[in-house]
Amino acid sequence: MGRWEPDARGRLEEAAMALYSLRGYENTTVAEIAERAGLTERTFFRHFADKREVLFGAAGTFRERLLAPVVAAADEVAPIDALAAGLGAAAEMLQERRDFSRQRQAIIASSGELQERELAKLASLAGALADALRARGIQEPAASLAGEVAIAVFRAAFERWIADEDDVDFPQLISDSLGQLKALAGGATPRPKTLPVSG
Amino acid sequence: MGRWEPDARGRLEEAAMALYSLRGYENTTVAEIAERAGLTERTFFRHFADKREVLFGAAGTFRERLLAPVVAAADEVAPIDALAAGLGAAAEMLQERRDFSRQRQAIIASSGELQERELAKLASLAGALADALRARGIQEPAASLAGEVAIAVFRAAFERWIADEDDVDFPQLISDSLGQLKALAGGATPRPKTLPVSG
DNA sequence: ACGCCGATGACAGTCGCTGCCATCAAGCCT
DNA sequence: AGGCTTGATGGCAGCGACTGTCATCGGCGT
Repeated sequence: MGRWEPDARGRLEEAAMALYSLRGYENTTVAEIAERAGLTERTFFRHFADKREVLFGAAGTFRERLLAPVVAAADEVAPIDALAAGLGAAAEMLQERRDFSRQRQAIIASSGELQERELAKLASLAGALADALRARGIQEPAASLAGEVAIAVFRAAFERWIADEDDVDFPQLISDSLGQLKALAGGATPRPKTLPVSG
Repeated sequence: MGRWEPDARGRLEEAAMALYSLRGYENTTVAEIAERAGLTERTFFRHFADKREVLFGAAGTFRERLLAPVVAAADEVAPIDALAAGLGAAAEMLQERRDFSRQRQAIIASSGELQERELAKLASLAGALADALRARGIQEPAASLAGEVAIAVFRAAFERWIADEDDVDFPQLISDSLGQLKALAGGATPRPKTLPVSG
């Protein structure tokens, strides 16, 4: 595998997390990350497309956990319940690494570039959820809308989970957010094409 | 104002749109944009924070149009109807510049960097909507969730509007998307804490 | 022992982006 | 008219992210 020590990729991820936390993302150069990992800058870019991507190594596993329940759900299960199952599974996965998730989120929150990348990753997940729903017979644009709404539900629950002092149950927060979604969408009046909004 | 010709900012925006369309975003350098606008690279970065931002000059106006109806809505109006009014106003604004919107969206769709920036802009709008809802008494995390759901509704309608051959009514598409949202969230069963997803 | 191959190092180069200072144009004051 | 101030611009040097290219090293099979 590697020329000397094994798991070059993992060492780069660890070095990046440590340096981003210590000096901040923008004050850390790729060369410094590589040096800390015992590698060169050029090798960093062979393992990660750019300076941001090193924080998203677990995105693949997360995606699988999120999608599996949606794909596996029986046909009779309502779309929102299939999505809820996926969100719950994803939440359980993160709950096993709460400290890691918090540190990672603190880093991302400190940099606009990283927030943009995270939004892109979440949008990609929304698209994958939409694909899974289409496979279940849901048409566009309902499938895409549902995928994005599911991600919005996840984000709302995730923020509470990260912010909460106590070790609250993440899947339960997902369930709460879903309840709020239903309150929002369900308690409304039929919509005229143009609403009287002022005067 | 300017040293020679007026509206340096506008000239840079036009030059960027033209070059991004002609050779693609990644094959266009900032120096080329500046040269086409009769300016220098250094001046480009005085008007725009980075190479992406030059495509988002109208974001401020769009934000105002989106937010105004939400802020101005009477207290009795349900949150989702206030959001619907804002989305409708924003849609009307874009409908007046359909060709421009299409060209701009084609550019954004061609570059991952630009898609990330657009997602960040949309997320910022979702946050602003959440702020407006909080001013109306909606608590967190319902306000943030509602803001993001509203943006998801907008995106679903926007994609249809851009893709459609005919000149369909954008505000009507917004209304359709809202209907799909209600179908998604309203037609669900109560949620058990753990769902049977497999086996 | 030899050769193959994937991973790494080394180097040069482009481009996005910033700091610093000089320069120019226009308005204002005397 | 002449000089001063102010805001926008040009020019230049430099850093850091990222890429292409080639040499090199280590492990592996034969």
